[in-house]
This record gives sequence, structure tokens and C-alpha cells, in this order.
Amino acid sequence: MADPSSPPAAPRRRLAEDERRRQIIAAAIEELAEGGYERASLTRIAARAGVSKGLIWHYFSGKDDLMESVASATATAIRERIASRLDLTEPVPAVIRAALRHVARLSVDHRAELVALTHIAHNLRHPDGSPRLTPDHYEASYRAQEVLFRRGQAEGTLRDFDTRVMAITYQGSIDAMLAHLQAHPEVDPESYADQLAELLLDGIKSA
Amino acid sequence: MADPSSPPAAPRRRLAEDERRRQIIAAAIEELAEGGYERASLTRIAARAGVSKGLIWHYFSGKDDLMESVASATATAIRERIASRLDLTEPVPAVIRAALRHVARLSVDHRAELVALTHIAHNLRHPDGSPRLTPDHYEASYRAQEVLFRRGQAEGTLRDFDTRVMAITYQGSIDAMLAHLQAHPEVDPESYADQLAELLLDGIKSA
Amino acid sequence: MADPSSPPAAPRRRLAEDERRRQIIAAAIEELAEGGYERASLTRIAARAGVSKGLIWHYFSGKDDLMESVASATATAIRERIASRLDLTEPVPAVIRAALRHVARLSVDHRAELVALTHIAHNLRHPDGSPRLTPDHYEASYRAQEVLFRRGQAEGTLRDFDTRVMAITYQGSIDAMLAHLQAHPEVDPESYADQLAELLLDGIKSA
Amino acid sequence: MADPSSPPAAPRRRLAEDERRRQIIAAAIEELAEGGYERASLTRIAARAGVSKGLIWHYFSGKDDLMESVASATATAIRERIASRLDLTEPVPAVIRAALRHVARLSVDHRAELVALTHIAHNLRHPDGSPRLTPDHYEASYRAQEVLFRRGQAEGTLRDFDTRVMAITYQGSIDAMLAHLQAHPEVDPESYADQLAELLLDGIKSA
DNA sequence: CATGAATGAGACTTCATTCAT
DNA sequence: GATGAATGAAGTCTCATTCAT
Repeated sequence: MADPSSPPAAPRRRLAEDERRRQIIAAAIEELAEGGYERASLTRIAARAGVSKGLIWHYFSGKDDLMESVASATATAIRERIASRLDLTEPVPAVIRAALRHVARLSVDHRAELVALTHIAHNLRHPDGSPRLTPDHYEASYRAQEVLFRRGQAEGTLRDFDTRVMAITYQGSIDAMLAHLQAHPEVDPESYADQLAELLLDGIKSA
Repeated sequence: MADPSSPPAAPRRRLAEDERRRQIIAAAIEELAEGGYERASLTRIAARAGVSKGLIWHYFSGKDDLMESVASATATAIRERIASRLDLTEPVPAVIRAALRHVARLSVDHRAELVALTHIAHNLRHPDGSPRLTPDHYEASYRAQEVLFRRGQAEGTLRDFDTRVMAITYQGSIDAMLAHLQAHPEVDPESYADQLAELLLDGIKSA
Repeated sequence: MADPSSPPAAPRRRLAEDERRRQIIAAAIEELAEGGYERASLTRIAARAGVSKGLIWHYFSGKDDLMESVASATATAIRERIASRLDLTEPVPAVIRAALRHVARLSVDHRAELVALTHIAHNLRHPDGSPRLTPDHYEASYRAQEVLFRRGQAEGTLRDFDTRVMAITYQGSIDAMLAHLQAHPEVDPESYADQLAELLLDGIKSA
Repeated sequence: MADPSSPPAAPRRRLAEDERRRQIIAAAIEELAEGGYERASLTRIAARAGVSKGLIWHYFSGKDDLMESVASATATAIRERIASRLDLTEPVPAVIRAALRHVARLSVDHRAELVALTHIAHNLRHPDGSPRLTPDHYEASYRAQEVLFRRGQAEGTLRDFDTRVMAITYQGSIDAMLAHLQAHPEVDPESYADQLAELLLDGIKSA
């Protein structure tokens, strides 16, 4: 009947529902970024989204579910945004340089999402107090990085080193960069990214 | 007759001011580390410390003051613990290797304090929602690192690079290391520290 | 099975905003009148109104706002009740006699409101401790009285005297009358009012 | 042994004790006058008196006892201060004029005590919520006034009227005067007192 | 589908009072 | 006698969640 890739009669309900979810998630991100986790009450989120408080329970099963949805939506969006801009066929050092530049730009374009994600990762808990988003949250990224590093080692552009430690270090450098760029808007993101790439690739020891 | 569910109503000991403050701060650190910021209510903290809720206001002006006290006490303790173990007269690369090893060991010996400090840094806010512990919280560390790096450049053991970017990267690598070591107790801290030192000093590019 | 000590958990009715506000204000008045300012906690007020504690914050911004609402609602109601019963076209002495009678009756019909208003006026404070309802609270009444007195002087039914002092004295006599009538229910309000009118109009000096 | 009216070896403990009580009572009066009943916590009172919190329980059985002591000490002091200045052998109208002048001056010299007394009278309660200082608190004054008025009627300087109503009115006029003088320091107390005396003695009706 | 009135648990805080020192 | 550390009850207030409309 209809081509599923561009349905001419897509169920409006569905669309409106996704719209609403996005709207609430966006409001949650803004609240989290501006006031931190504790102040991000559902009352404030609903108010900012311009919907009634009760509506949140139509689209999410509760606060925890909303927060988890925010986290996964944000993480996915960020990952896709970067991946889509990289040419993975280039030599690995070049890929790393490009990736750092792209990430640095994120701090400018998507600051709120990054901050919100951090808050949720640190604060969202199970009822017993244990974290809901473990650091394995980074696990996917780590693995992707390791694949990249090993390709570099195979193609001879990278020397031999522990790829897991480097993946963690790489992620840590990025987090620190993002935090610093957000706190210091006067610093040029791309220049910082280039310096960081140089440090990671060449080390700091002389000779 | 005896109610096993409630402690036998401690006999109201009178402690020195410093001792009590430390006791309450210690309880706060444990609560923060185990349950995160939101769960760390003063009710729970007092209960864990084995004192009445009201006593907290005898020693701190309120929750924010307690949290700030926890943060500064913890930060000071950590800094001193590391500084006292370093021999700063050695060549800079050796200092860096030693420092990373010491820090790595922290994740084993003082995990709770590190986690608590992180939670407070991320969540403690002014009444208007703005963060109370800005990232300048790291500023002192950054400066100290930069001094070290410049000495290395002067003595010829380090090449020329942007010391500020490196200081930030260094701190970020450490935070990532600590998080990873805490999530993965099976990883050997000192071995990780050595690998990290090698990466930072030599870079990852071949030849 | 049924617990006689707690009401059968009212079925959560939904009321119009004005109705609920009035209900809560009425409960506050009763609590204030019966137990004074300190005992009039929001817990007790909510319990008496038969609503949950939290609902009070739905209709008032807090305790102070509730108390101020009680005060202004009460003051308005009282003023209107008296004004509507007076014929201001009569000679001033007759107006005064009639007014005093009406006010005296208030002590019978609206004792609780009067007491509540007094408590709020004496106890409601700004955060710094300064009174929230200044005696200028009476200012409107004073001015109205003075207008009346001056008309009496113009029409020749009253002699020349300081109208401000008389307005204050008049109000003070009324407050004292109300307090006395409330403490002594055996005294006849109208008879007292008539005696008071005679005193104020004729003085007590012989000849 | 010793003349009790001027004991040469009066027990020093006693004296110190009275001193302390007065000191605490004075602090309570100041707190009550400045911040009202609710803010007058024993912590604040002790701090203002410059003694430790616990000491209050050495001299008073608790907060209520302290407040009652404040009230009775204050009432006694005020009454004596006025009585000692009056010449009761003069014609009653003159006594009234003089008394009103003295009372008016009180509002300047002893404002705090008057305010404190009012606060206690309005707020001090029995555990069940019933007032602790009934309006009979005024009863002694009323009776004294009535005696005075009846003497005036006997000596022919006052006409015939209900002395109880007049006593209440007299007291009410005074309370209103004091409140007004306190709120309006620019008003001259003696002038107000004279106007009030004229009103009460001569009434306001013309001819 | 959507609203927001209503609830109840739990948070922070204050304060009269007790008691070890 | 005097102190102030310590307690426990009660108060104001917030917030996730439910439910009548």
C-alpha cells in the first residue's frame, strides 16, 4: 500500500507522541543544565515544556524513566552527530585529530545536553541507592576507540600500547576538555583540540 | 523486652568539637559514596553517625555548610596525602610516574572520599541554582602542574608544549583512571598508572 | 478492623479554588481563636480543614501568606458587615450609637474572626522580626471616623475637639469592649454599647 | 536578730540570684519587644542576657515560667511607677488628668516593657491552648479605677454612670494611646494625654 | 488526551529541655 | 553554680505521584 519509508498517512498520534516526548525531554535537559539534578523537579520541567504536570506520566512511567530517556536520547544523538562527521578511512592519527575537533565543537553547540548527561549519570539511582548508569555507560565508546587504535597499530601509524588504558585516557581528556571549554568560553575550541591531539599523539617527553 | 530494631539509645557521650565534626563528616562521606547526593539526607547522615539529627546544626549551619565542609576537608586531606609522598627534586618524568602511582593507590585507599567529593562538586549549588564549587576548584592543581611541566621544559626532560592544555589533560586522565579503577577492582592500580605515565610521556604515535 | 481514631480517609473531593481557600481560611481562624498564634500550626489547620498538609501550599505560598490572607479576608468581611448596616445620613450621635451596637453584636456573632485578626496583627512578622501589619492597619478606620466626627462638628451636633485623638480613643474603647464582652458572655452587648455611647458622647464630668 | 527591712548580712546568694533573674527578665523583655513572641526563643534571650542557655532552668522552671515572671514583674513595676506619682487626695478629674499624663510618658520611658507585656498576655498559653493570663489580668486595674470613679461621684465632681464600663473604656483608651504614641513618636505624649482627658471628662456632644 | 487538585512521604530546620562535665 | 553539647518533638515546606474531572 504505502511505502513505509515515507508513509503518506503516517499515524498522527504517533507523531504527536514523539513530538511531546521530545518536547519534555528538551525541557528536562535545559533544567538539568541550568540548575543541576536536585532542582530539576518534574514541576519545573513540565512548566518549562509548557505542559501540565500530569502529562509526564502519559509519556514516561515516572521521573526515573524520564531521566533515563533523557540520558539515552542524548547519548545517542551525540554519538551519531560525531560518527556522521568522521571519515574513518583516513589514517588513524588524522581521524583522532578530526574527532577531537568535532567533539570540541560540541561544547559550543550542545553544551546543555552534555551537562545534562553528566548530571544524570552521576545522580540517577536505583531505589536501593546503587547507580543506574554505570561507568559501562562509556563501555561502547571504549570499545569503538580500541578498534580504532588497533587499526592504527596494524597500519603502522600508532606504536604498540595498552589500548584500553588509552581509550579511558582519551575519554578522560575529552571530558576535561569539554568541562574546561564550558567554563572558559574565551578559549578557542579547535585550537585546544589541536593541542590536545598533539599531546596524545606525541607525548610530552623530549627527544 | 529489648527492641532489636533500634539501638539501645546511646548513652549521650560528650565529645570534643573536632571529634564530633569529623565523625559527622565521615558519616556524610560514607552516605554520599554509597547512595549519591540525593539520598545523602541529613536524617541518614545523622543516623549513620549515631547522633541525633539536631546535633548537625550544632556543628554546621545547615546542609550546605556541612557539604562544603566535607568538600574542603576531603580536598585538603587528599592533596596533603599526595604532596607528602612526592620527591619534587627528581627529574620531572620520574615525578609524574610517581605521582600517578600515588594517585592510583588513592582509588583503593580513599575511594569514598573521592566519590563524595565528586558528588558535592557536581550537586552543591547556591540557592539560585548556580554551582557552588566551580571548576576553578581544579585551578590550584592546574597551576601546580604547570609549574612542574615548565620545570621539565627548563631542565630539558620535557619538550615544548602548551602547559595549560596538558595540565587539564593530566587531571582528566587521572579522573578517568580513578573512575575506572573504582568500577573495576580487578585492575591493578599501579600497573594502570605505569601505562598511563608511558602514554602521557611518549604519546601513541609510532616513531 | 476500622480504626476509630482516624477519619475514614476522605474520598478526595475536588473543590473550586475559592471554596477551598475559604475552607482553609476558616480552619485557620478557628485554630487561631481557640489556641492562639503559636499553636496554629499548618498541621493543625490542615487537619481541621480536613485536607492534606501539602494542599495548603497549593493555595497559599506559605504560612505567612495564609495568615495575611486570613487577616485581609477577615478585616474586609467585618468592615463590610458593619458599613452595610449603618445609615450615615442620620445625625452623628445617632450614627455612633448605632455603630457601637452593631460592633457589640459582632463580639457575639464573629468572635473567632475578631480574635484571629488580633492574633495575626500581633504576631505576624517579617523575617527580620518587624511587624507585618502595622497599626496603620487602623489608619483607614481612623480616617473614616474623623470624617464622621467632622460632619458632626459641622452640623452642630458635636462640639469642637481633636478628631484624631477621638478616633483613636473610639477604636480603643471598641477593642476593650470586644475583649470584655468575649471574656464575659453574661454581659449584655447592647446594653454595654449604649452605656459606652453615653460615656463617649457626654463625658463623665458632672454639670 | 536583724532588721528584715535592711538586713546587714543579707545572704549574698539571694542577691546574686535576684540579680540574675532580673538580668534574664530584662533580656526577655527586649527580645519580646523587638521581635515579638515567636522569635523570643530562650536561645536568643540567654544570648542577649550574656548567660548560658542552661542557666535559665536554674532560675525558672521553663519557658512558660519565665514568661509569667516577666509579665508579673513588668505589671508590678508599671503599676508602682504610676501609683507612686499620683496624689490621690486631689479631686478626681485632676487625678485622671495627672494619671493620663503619667501613663503617656510611660510610652516613652518604658515602651519595651509595655510591648512585652502585651505579647505575653496574648500568647502565653496553657498546654491545652487556653490563655494563661486572662483579661482578668486587668481586673485589679479595673477595680482600682472603679474606686476612684465612685469617689468622684461621691464628691460630686463626676456624674452618675456605669463605673465598670468606664473603667474598661478608660483602660482601652490608654492602650490605644500607648499604641499610637509608640507608632508615632512625633506626637507629643502630654498633649495627647490632655486631649484624651478632656474627651473622657467632657464627652464630645455639643452643649 | 489532558489538566491540575489532592495526597503523603520525607526533607531541612528550630527549639525547649536535659544532662555530662 | 554554670556551661553548652546533645536530644527529640514538632514545624514549615517540597515533590513525585495519583486521580477526579
